[in-house]
Amino acid sequence: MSNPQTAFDQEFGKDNVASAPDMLNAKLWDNPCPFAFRINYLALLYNTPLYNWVRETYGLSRPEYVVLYSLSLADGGSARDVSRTSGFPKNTLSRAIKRLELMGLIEGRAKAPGGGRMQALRLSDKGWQLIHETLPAFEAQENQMLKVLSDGERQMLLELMSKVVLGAREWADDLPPEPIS
Amino acid sequence: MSNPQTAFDQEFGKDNVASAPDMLNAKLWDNPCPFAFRINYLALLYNTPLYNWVRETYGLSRPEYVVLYSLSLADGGSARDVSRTSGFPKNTLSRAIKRLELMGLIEGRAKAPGGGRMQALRLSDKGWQLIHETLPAFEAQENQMLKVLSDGERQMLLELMSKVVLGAREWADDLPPEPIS
DNA sequence: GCTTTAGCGTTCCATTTGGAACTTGCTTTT
DNA sequence: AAAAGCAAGTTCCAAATGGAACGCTAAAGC
Repeated sequence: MSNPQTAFDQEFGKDNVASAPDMLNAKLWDNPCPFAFRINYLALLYNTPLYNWVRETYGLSRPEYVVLYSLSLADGGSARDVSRTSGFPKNTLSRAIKRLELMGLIEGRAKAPGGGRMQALRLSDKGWQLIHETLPAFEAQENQMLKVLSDGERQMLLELMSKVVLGAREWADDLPPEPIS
Repeated sequence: MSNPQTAFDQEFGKDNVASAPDMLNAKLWDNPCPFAFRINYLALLYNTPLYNWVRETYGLSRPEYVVLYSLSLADGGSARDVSRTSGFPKNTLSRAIKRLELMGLIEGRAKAPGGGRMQALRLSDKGWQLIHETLPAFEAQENQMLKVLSDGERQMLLELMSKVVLGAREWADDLPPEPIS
């Protein structure tokens, strides 16, 4: 997390140095897809430091940690569930789960009651401990990110984004966006 | 996310057929980082179909298309600019730019007026044409995504997210490689 | 009961990725 | 003006990634 970053004092006060902010401003204010950009940019700003920290501190890759996090919210979930809610392909998750099992962070697998070949995954005590150790950093990052908003604004923002997510059922599943003319 | 540390028995023998929606619901409504999840989930839903389509149709990878898109908004920008505003590491972009140049989608590089070794990148006519061909799909996807919101809600959402992005200077200390300034 | 179907998880393997080290050229310092 | 410093871009290479094909279990169809 801590990283002695090079001084950026030099960047300002110079003639035409500010070329990066120019592109940033263009993407913010002159973008035909302003919402998509904000989404992606914030995801970047949020994820990068956290997952770097997790990797450095615990030696866990992002898909690996995502599995743990997912199970902490829905214990007994399957690899497919994690895939559907996180976007990682199932073979990547298969590898991640194998390694987590090897590390003793999730328990031996049990057949899920549901159907097919589905496996119910569960965090081990060690897994829970790791989650409890790491979650505060994620919460802190989220709070930091929303700090500029008032309580009312935060609630409004969350409400609107929930609406968009729920509305996604309409268009999410099958969307090869071909009809463009 | 708190308790069910050793709840083995409780969940078994139940019929949790709809296990994927369960995890989705947990991530939506029982998540200590609800905003972060929505951001990531929407980014996923937005990006995946679009970049798959671009790859299949034009044979361009995501970083490659991102370079084109970035230049369409800030022509004459440098690889570093794209890196800072998109999160891709500079070597990945170096490769992407090399290939785009080879494909004739961006023009030969010119020294940027500013400083250092910076190179000003520009779209070629062919590059512009590709952008004009593809942009509508991106806009359509964004509109589709925001369709559930009223005009007022859309504006409010954008305003709030802008606020969060602008506030990011405070906490986005060390991003990919460098500060955003 | 037997066969087919569905879909979850795994393996294979070519491709992509990104951290680290390096090169290069401008800028600052002495 | 030579030396040092800094930052953009490139190269190298080990590791991660994900599409494709497969195996396997359980339910559905006959």
